[in-house]
Amino acid sequence: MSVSASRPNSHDVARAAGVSQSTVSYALSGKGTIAPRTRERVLAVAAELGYRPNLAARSMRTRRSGRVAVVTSTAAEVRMSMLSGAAEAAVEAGYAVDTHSVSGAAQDRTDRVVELARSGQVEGVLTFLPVVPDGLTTDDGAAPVVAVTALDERMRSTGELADASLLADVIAALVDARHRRFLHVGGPADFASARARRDVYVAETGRHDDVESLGEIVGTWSPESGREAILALPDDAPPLAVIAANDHIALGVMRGASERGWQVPGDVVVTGWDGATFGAYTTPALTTITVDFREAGARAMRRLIAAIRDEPAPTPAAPLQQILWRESTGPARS
Amino acid sequence: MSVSASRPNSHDVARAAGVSQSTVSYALSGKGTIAPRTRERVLAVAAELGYRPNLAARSMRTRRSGRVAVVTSTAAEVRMSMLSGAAEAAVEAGYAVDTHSVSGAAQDRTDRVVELARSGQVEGVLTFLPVVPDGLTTDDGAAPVVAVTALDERMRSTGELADASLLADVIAALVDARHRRFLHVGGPADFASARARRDVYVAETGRHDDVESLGEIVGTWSPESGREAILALPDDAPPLAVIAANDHIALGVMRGASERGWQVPGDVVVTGWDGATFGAYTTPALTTITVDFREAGARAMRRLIAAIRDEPAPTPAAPLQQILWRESTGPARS
DNA sequence: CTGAAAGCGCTTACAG
DNA sequence: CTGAAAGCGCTTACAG
Repeated sequence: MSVSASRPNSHDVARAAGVSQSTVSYALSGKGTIAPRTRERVLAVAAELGYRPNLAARSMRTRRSGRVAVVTSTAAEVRMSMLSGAAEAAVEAGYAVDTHSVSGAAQDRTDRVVELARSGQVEGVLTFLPVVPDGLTTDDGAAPVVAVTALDERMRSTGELADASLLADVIAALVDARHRRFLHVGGPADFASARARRDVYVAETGRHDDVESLGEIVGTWSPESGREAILALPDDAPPLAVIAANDHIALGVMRGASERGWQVPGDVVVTGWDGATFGAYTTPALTTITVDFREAGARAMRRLIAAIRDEPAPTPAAPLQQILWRESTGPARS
Repeated sequence: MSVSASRPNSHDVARAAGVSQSTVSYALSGKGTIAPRTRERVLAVAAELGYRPNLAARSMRTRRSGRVAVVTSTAAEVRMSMLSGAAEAAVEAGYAVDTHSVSGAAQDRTDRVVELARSGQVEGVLTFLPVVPDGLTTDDGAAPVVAVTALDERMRSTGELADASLLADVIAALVDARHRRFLHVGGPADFASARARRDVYVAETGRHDDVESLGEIVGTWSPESGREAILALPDDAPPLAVIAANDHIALGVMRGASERGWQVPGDVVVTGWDGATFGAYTTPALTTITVDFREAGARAMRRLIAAIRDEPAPTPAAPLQQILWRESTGPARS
C-alpha cells in the first residue's frame, strides 16, 4: 500500500481499496449500485487515507460551482449577524459563500453584482446593499440575484426587512399616551426599509386630525443625521415624538436633545429601530423595534437558493421584528 | 462564426479567432511568446464573445484554488469593516474570500479552522476569533493559518490589534489630571488584545505609589459586563477612573454610573477602546482609542498571503490606533 | 454489481 | 511564434 506524499485522490483510494476509481466515486456519492460491503470498505479506506474530493474537479465535471456570492460593504449598514445567518443557511443547503466587499455609488455596486451574476463562478448573488434594478437584466445565462433591501419591486427582494408595519403600533401607542407632535428622521431612499418606514409614518400620523407632523427628514442611517435634525428644530418644537429609522439615528437624536437642553423622555420621546446592543445601555435606554438579523440573512439566502433551484420561495412563519419599549419613550405602552 | 448558446470556452475563442486553443491561453495569460498582433486579435475576440476563463478548470490544472478562508462569527466581536478590509486586500492579491461563520467554544472553532486548513479548498485561513494554538499542528500539507487575535505566541498573529501601548499615554494623562483610583474592566482572556490591555493597565497603574487600582475585572466585551462591574463597586468608590477594554464595556460603565447616581465625568471618568460610532453621540461623549479595523483586516490578510507565498511578513508603517479624548474623561489631556 | 472510458476547460512543457 | 497533446481529478453514461 503506497502512501503518496501529497493529498490522495480517488485513484489512490481505489488502489488502496482494490476497486476501480469509478467505484470509489459511486461509493462516495451513494449514487450507483454499489454492494454495501464494497461501499463500506471504500468509505473506510477513504477515511483512513484522509481522502477529500477535489471540489474544483467536481465542479468542472458537474458544471456547478456550489458557490453563492454575498455582496456587502464595510459600512454599518450591514451587520455581521446578517452575513453569518446567510452563510449558515448557505452551508446548510450545500453552498459555500464568496464574500465581496463593494464601495461606491449604487450604479457601481450594480455593475459589480451584474458582473458576479455573469461570471459563472457563482450560482447566485445575494446583495445586502441596494442596487439599481434597471441594471439587473437577467436575460442571458446570468445567475439569479436577490437583494435584501431593494430599490423597487421590479427585482426579487426578501421584503422582510422592509416590513414596517410595527411602526403603526408604536405610533398608535404614542398617540394614546397623548403625544400630538411627531417628526421622522429616516434613512436613504434607495433602501426599501427606509421607504417603508417613512410611508408608515406618513400614513399613521395622518390618521388623526389633531396629530401634527413636523416632517420627514431623509437621513443617512447615521447618528449625525439624527443630531442635525434636532439641532435644526425651532425652540418651541417640544413636546415632540421623534421616530428614527434606526438606532444610530435615534442616538443622535438623543444627543441633539441633550445639547439643546431638552429632556428625554420629558420634552422629547424617541424611538429607534434594529435593536442595537448599545440601545439598552444609553441613558435613557432606547425604545426600538428589534430585528432578528441572523434570521433575516438566513431567509434571504434561502430565497436565493430557491431561485437557483427554481423552487418556489419559502414562506417564513415567525415574525422577524418586535417592539421593545424602554425608557426613551416614557410611560407609553400599547 | 458559430455562436454557442452557453458560456464560451477557450476553444470557442480559438475557433473565432482562427488560432489554436493554447494560443488563446497564452494570449490571455500573457505568458508565452505570442506575437503582439495575434494577442490583440485574441483579446478582442475574447472580449466580443464575453469569454471568461473557467476558474474551476484553471484551479484543477494549476492545483491552486486562489481562495482563502476567513473565519468569523455572528458576534459583535468581529466588525464588518475588518472583514471588508481583509476581503479587499485578498482581491488585490488575486484571491477570493470564502466566509465561514462559526459558533461555539474555542475548541470547536479550532477544529473548524484545522478542517479548513486541511480541506485543500483554500490556500490559507484567516481567523478573526481566538483558536486553541495546540490544535493548530501544521505538520502535513495544511494551509497556513493567521489569527488576528491569538491565544498565545505559538501561532502567527498580526499582533497589531493587540498593541495596547497607547493605554499607557491615556493613564499617564489621567494621573496628570489628578486621578488616583483606577479600575479595569477587560475582555475575555483568550483575546490577545484583552490580555495586552490588561497588562498595560497593571503596569501603568503600578508605576506610581500614590495610584490605587481597584482591580482588573474580566468582562465579555459587552455593555452588561461594564454595568455589572460598576454596580458591584462600594459606595465610596468615586472619584474613580475606569479603563474599559472596549466601547461597549465603557457604555455599560456609564450606564451603571447613571444607575448609581454617579456623574460622568464628575464622579467617574471612563475610557473605551475601538472608536465605535455610538461613542461620539453618548452623553457624555466617550473617550476612546480608535482602531482602523479596515486596515487591521487588510494587514492581517496581507500577512496571510505572505505566509502562503512564503514571503516575509510585511512590516506596516502607519499606526492603527489613536487616542480620541472626548467628554467622558473630563478635562484630562496629554 | 463493477470497471473502462470519455470529457469537463484549462495550463504548460514540447515540437516544429 | 504557434499548435498538438497531456493531464489536473472528478462524474456518469455505458458495457459487461
